This record gives sequence, C-alpha cells and structure tokens, in this order.
Amino acid sequence: MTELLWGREPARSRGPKPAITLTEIAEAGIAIADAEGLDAVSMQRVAGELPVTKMALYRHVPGKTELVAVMSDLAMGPPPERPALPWREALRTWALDLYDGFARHPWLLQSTIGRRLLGPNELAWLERGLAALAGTDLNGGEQLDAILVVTSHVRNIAQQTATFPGQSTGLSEEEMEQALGRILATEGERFPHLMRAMQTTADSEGQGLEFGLDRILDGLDLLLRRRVAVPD
Amino acid sequence: MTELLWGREPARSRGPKPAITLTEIAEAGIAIADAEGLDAVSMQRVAGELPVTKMALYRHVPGKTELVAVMSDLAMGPPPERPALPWREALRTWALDLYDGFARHPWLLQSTIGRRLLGPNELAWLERGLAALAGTDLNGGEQLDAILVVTSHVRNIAQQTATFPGQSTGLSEEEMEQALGRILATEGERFPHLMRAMQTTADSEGQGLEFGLDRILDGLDLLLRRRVAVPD
DNA sequence: CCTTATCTGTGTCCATCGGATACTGTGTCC
DNA sequence: GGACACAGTATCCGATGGACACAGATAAGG
Repeated sequence: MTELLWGREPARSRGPKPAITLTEIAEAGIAIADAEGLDAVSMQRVAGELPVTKMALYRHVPGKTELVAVMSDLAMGPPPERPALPWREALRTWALDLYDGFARHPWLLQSTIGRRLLGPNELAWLERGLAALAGTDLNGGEQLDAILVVTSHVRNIAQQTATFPGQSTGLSEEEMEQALGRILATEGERFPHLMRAMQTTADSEGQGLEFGLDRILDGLDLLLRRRVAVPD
Repeated sequence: MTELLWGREPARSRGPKPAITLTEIAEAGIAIADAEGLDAVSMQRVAGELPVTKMALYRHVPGKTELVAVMSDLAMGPPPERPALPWREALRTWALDLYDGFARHPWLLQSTIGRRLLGPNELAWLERGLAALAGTDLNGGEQLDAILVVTSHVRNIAQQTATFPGQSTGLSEEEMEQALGRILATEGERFPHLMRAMQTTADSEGQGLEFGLDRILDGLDLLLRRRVAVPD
C-alpha cells in the first residue's frame, strides 16, 4: 500500500509487458469519479475505460480501497506554488487553494476521510500548511491542530457547496431550502431561533468560507499576540 | 421522506396489523451500527434482528437511504438540557455535547454528511446552537455560519478520535503513526516542517478539540467586541 | 354474517458489487 | 531451447439493494 502510494515500482523482469499502468488506472477512475461521482467508480467500470478486463486491475492494485487511495492522491495533486507571505496571508491562501482542490474533485471529500495512509501529495499539502506557520510561536502540536481546524472548515464548506454528480442522496440546494421551509411552516414554533435566523439572513449566502476562515485566523492571531505580550 | 422523519403516521384502516414499527426497525439498525459499524447495516441484517423478512422492511421504509436517515435522527436524539449561560460558555457546552453524541455513535459521522433532509432532532440541535448565539450582535446568516464552523471542527475531531468497529479502511492510530514515521525516515527531507512539527509535539495529543474550539470562540469573541467598539 | 377491498409480509428473481481461483498466453534469463 | 515468471482472462461466489407477484389477515360496507 505504501509502495503503491509512493510509487515504488517493483522492477519487473520476466513476463509479458503490462498493457496498462497504475497511473492509467487511477486516471480512468478519476475521470469516472469527476463525471459521475465516486459511487460510479467500480472495478468493472474502470476496466471498461481501459483495454483490459476487470480482473486485470488486480494485478496492479490489491483492491478497491487502495485504488481509491491512489486516485485520491493523484487527483489532489501537489499544492500550487505560492510566494512567501506572513503566516496569516499564507495560511489563508493555502486554505483557498485547498478549497479549490475540493471544488475541482468533490469526491475527494468522500475518499479522504478518516484515518488512512497519506500519499506524497497529501503530505505535501500538509507540509505547505505547516510551512505557513513555521515562523510563529506555535509548537509542533499546535501547528498541526491549527492546520486541522482550517482543513475541517474548508472541507465542510466545500461539502455544502459541492454538487455531487449522480449522487442518490443528493438534494439540490433549493430542494433542501424548500423542505426546510415547509417544515418550519408547520413546526416553526418549536424552532424560534432558527426561524429568526433564517429571516434575518441576507438571502444570498456563500460567505461561509470567508466568515469561518476569518474567525479561525483571528483566533490564531489573538493567541500569538497574547504570547508575545506574555511569553511562557 | 419528510413524513418518515417527522413521524406523520399514515392512519391505517383495513388490513393486518403491522408486526413491526418504524421505530423498531430504526432501533435494530442503530444497534447493528453501534456494534459493527454502518457498513454492517444491510436490509438483510436489520430484518434478521426482527421477526420479519428483508422485504417486509420496504413496507415501512422506501429504501436504505431513508432508513439510515431515520436511524440517524433517532440515534442523535435531542440535545441535552443545559442552563442558560453567556454565549461563549453556552456554545462551548453545546459543542462538547455534540462531540459526546458523535463519540457515542461514531457512524453518525458517516451518515450525516452532505445535503440532506433534516429530522426533528437534528433541527433541535441546530436550534440549541442558535439559541446560544441569539443574544449576540450576529445576524442570522452569521449565526448559522458560526454554528457551521463549530460543527465542522467537532465533527472532524470526532472523526479522528473515533474508532470505527469493523471498518475495512480502518487503521489504528499507532499503525498510522508508524507508517508516517517510516515514510518520513526515507523521504523526510521533502517534508522538513512536518518533521520538525512532529518532533516538537508533546507525544500525547488529544488536545485538538479544545485548541480549535478555543481559537474559534476567540475569533467570534473578537468580532463581537469589535462591533461593540465600532458599531455599523 | 359475508363479501370485498386493502394492507402486511413472503418468496423469488435480478443486476451489480468486490473478490478468489484456476487458466492461457507471453516474454526473459540460464 | 527449456524453465520460469508474470499479465491478462474466464468463471464462479456470496452479498448487496431492490422489483414484482402473490398469499393471508383484517376491517368496512352491504
């Protein structure tokens, strides 16, 4: 698994030449996931995009789990190059870049959850995030925690925004809003704060990313300023 | 679907008495999910816990998606009663309560993602979160955004902490750390900040929840203080 | 009381899924 | 020129979610 993600080729000698490569398999999977969602990615379907049968894939990949892991790391790609900036701007740019990545491949939100083996690209993203905080007074654990908070926020905003192709569970944003409105019309008195909140909302939203990100950055900034004022 | 989640009984007349109720089905599903993970919940398996066959479930529930939705709302339950507190303490307590909920039923992290119809309990949680912020100068949209940030953070921390029974993807925390260590041993020079961060980390972590939550609350607090100082 | 419409649960069937296993054919090294 | 190692194939399996037709129970209407 580690070998797969980190691209250690097994140095083949005898035998026929492989008709396909691991990268081609992963790219085929990515194309399907982009077009029809992660649920549409089956071994059969991936093999259909390639000049081989389903079982041939198992020569290159131990199972579907590993295939999705390789797909994910490949689709994420390395973080874009950015000029050096003060930590706050650097971290903010990093977060927006991350958001872009998830917007490009919404299925990454499904495939990169939970404890898992990290690939080189995912690790490179982490590295870049930490680089933004390297000059600050945060210790290692705090830096990791800070990156985690930002990542969580970006992920969940992307989750809300994203439209998943071919998702059976998928309601459109209007459908959800309509359903909520219907419920509040009959059961509204049980949720007074929710009703008021929805009424006093400037209808066009989409500010969730900026709002939360600014709050988190403010919070980090405050911590750092406090440290400068009162060092340990 | 809305009728299912919000418990509108269809008022039956003729025909045999149902052998099972929707609640019994959901409870059976919850028991399985708690014990063996959400992936172990299949229609077959749920029916096995009840005195009916698989297909009988479809008389009470349109499909598996809806079953999981009902299970989720039921398992989440209503938010615990808490005394009124200033917004910061109230929101903090709410977040910790939410974390407890996810810790009790880790599979809720899988089943309550993405756009979906909200059940009465999930809406009650939202209502309670908003109640904590009702007295502040945040407008409706900002209150919703604030709740979203906190929820994201709690969810992702719970995700990291939680151990999923019978998860095929599941690596233990040590396994992940070992694998990461092995990678950094060979490819360390590509990830200098990550290496430094891991070295300067007090080994026992688990502070992620508190750290991020405090940063977010600090950020909100700062925004509110700024408003008092310089009103719109 | 008895018919009849209606509803519950059952049995059977199906496509699709991930994967195991045994095979055929192809290429390389001794 | 074998022997060996590897790539891809064909076939099979159990499990999944769900469609469909049917048998039996029950209450309303005559």
